[in-house]
Amino acid sequence: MTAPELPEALRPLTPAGERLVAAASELFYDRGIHAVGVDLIAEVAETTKKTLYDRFGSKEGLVVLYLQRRQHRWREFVSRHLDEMSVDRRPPWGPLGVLDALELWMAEQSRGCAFVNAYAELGGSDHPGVEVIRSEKQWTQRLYRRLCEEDGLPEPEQLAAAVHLVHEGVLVLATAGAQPDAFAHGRRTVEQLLAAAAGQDR
Amino acid sequence: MTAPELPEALRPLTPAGERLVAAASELFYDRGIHAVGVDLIAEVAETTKKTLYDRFGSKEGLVVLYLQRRQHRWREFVSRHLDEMSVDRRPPWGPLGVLDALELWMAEQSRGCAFVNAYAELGGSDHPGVEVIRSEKQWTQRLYRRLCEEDGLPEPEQLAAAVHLVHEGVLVLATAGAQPDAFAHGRRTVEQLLAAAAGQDR
DNA sequence: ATATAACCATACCGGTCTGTATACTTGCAG
DNA sequence: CTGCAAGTATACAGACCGGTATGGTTATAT
Repeated sequence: MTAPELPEALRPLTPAGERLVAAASELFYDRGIHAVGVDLIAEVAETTKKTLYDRFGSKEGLVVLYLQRRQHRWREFVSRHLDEMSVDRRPPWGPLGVLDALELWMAEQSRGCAFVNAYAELGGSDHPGVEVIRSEKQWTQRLYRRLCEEDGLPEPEQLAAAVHLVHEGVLVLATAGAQPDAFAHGRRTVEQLLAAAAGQDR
Repeated sequence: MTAPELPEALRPLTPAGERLVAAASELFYDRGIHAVGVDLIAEVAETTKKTLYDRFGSKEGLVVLYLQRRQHRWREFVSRHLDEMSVDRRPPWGPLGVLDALELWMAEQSRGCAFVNAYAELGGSDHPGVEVIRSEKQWTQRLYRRLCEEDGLPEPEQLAAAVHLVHEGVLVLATAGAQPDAFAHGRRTVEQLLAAAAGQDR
């Protein structure tokens, strides 16, 4: 359901098109979607509104592409992080690797989860971006389930759901809650959940 | 820090003023802050923009009042719920009562956490509403800590942080993630965390 | 050679945004 | 009686919104 739509979103764009998505991505993430106008996007991208509408048809189309590309970047980031960790400094359980990746990912981004933020603005409408947001959360939860299964943990479905709840909570409290120790609390909590699950299996 | 600002926010307003905050609260929550204009607010409140600016000075002032009043409503709601539960059908631990209250609270509100949503729109600016958002998260965390202490659970600070992470995760995944079973997963997870903490103490 | 894609520059459209100005009505308290 | 707070109605200002129109330039590919 979610897979076939990403390749289309990742097709190479023209140079000006790439500058536009880059500018829009940064502006949307930092200031919000409704707060950023197409005139500003074109100006920051050093091109014109004409080119923006030639490439993307509407602001809505640009928003969808922003979300799709960000989703792809997150998937690549966490996948690469998990692969690199498989050699050295591997945490005792796979799901912890995702949480470590999340902390690294958020170190450069101070506005929290782009999908949660986008949902705050689009959730009450029928904007096509809502579907992308929903699929991002599904993907992350499936990733946790896969990692729980690979570690041979019991009830991987339930465990993945629990870990994912903590994951999202960390994002919220580290940003909107202004609690920088949310990552430490989250890791500790997930360690405890995983240890309890692994222990109960013995 | 957070306490002295609420009484000011709860001072009684003129009839037209009350209609304005009521209309603004519903519109801001359902559609987002930037997406709702002052003209619409005045129209829904069956008054005029003139009255809006006479009462609140600016849209920003109305936004702050919206957040402060919603914070107060949430505090009242959860406090009353905890009190009512103290007689019958009390869950095994206090923190679970907050989670139950959250589920009831969210049953009528489909747009998730108003403070997380507001932060998505205001977080990148110096809007005075950001302070209210931050204080709401602090209050909820302190509530969890108090309840953990009252139940005599070990390491109440750490435990409250963990439960609060799950709490916020539930809100996110039940709305942006479109996972209606997030409440069930969250309750299960919190039960597990509390049981583990209580058990380790023996 | 010529068609086409990509791009730039600029002006414009109708509508909406926050906020202000003007002028009038109502009810109440000194 | 008078002053004042509260409210209504309406018009306006200046900026910005998403989106379109016109016209010209450059590079490349057939």
